[in-house]
Formats: sequence, C-alpha cells, structure tokens
Amino acid sequence: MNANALVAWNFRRLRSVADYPQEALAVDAEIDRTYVSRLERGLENPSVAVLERLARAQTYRIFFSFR
Amino acid sequence: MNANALVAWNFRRLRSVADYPQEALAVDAEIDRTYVSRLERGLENPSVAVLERLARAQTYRIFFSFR
DNA sequence: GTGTGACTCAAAGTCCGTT
DNA sequence: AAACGGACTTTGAGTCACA
Repeated sequence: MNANALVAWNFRRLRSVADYPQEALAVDAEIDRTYVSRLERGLENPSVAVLERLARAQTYRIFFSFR
Repeated sequence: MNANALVAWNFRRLRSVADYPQEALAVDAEIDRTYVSRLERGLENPSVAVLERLARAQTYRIFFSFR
C-alpha cells in the first residue's frame, strides 16, 4: 500500500461521509475541481500545501455541518 | 502555523533524536541530500511520495536501532 | 456532479560544487 | 555533517473543453 493511494482513499471517504460534493470542496479549498477528481482516484502526487488546503476545507465542513 | 513548517520541524526533530545524519537519510530514502536540507528548513513544499520515502527510512532507522 | 485528455508553466526534485 | 549556490531536468499545479 502506498501513501498516495491511502491519502486518496481517505479524502474521498471523508468527503462523501460529510456529504460534500467535489465541486464544493474544490471551491472552498481553492483547487480546481478536476484536480480534486484526479487526486481522489490516486492519479496525483499532491504536495503538503495542497493537502493542507483540502484538509482545512474538510475540517470546516465537518465542524459546521448539522448531522 | 502552516503544514510545511510543521512537517519540516517534525522531520528534523525525529531524525536528530534517532541520531540519523541527513546524508544517510537521503541515501536510504533515495532523495538528494541538498533537498533534505532545504526540506528540513521549511524551504520546500514536498509531495506525498517524498514524505513517504523519508518516513519509511525514518521508520526502519528507529526499528533497527539499538538505543 | 464527476471523469478524462491535452495542455502550459512554475515548482519539485537532482546534480554538481564550495563553504 | 550540514548549509548554500547555480544550473539543470522532471513533475506537480492549475486550466479548459468535452463527455
């Protein structure tokens, strides 16, 4: 198991349980929608800066969600 | 506090407590030694693949160390 | 709402040396 | 043993049109 596949899998998993569309996440994280798509399928090798923006967006989403 | 600064700080911290020279880590992780130097000083924005190689090398070093 | 291919270009990452 | 420099090659980041 490699790190990028794990990161990809966890990002998708956490995004979908939060009922958070790729497109909305992309906007919040200020990352292109198509890049998020490829990242979640393990086709990219993202940098720490990218992970940070996505993780922060995910965190806000979870904290300010209802259910 | 940003993610790259944290990653940099932790990599250096863990490497030095393991008594693990940059050059040896660089060889084990198959990463250029000058890059490891810049990374630990927070001057780089490394990819997941690089983090993985460094982290694996660190892990082996810790597991197969004496003290 | 997401996946894909093709693209540009700034940045990641390498390799040489010197301090 | 680690920082620093420059020149270099490769890849990630970011965009777009289309399915």
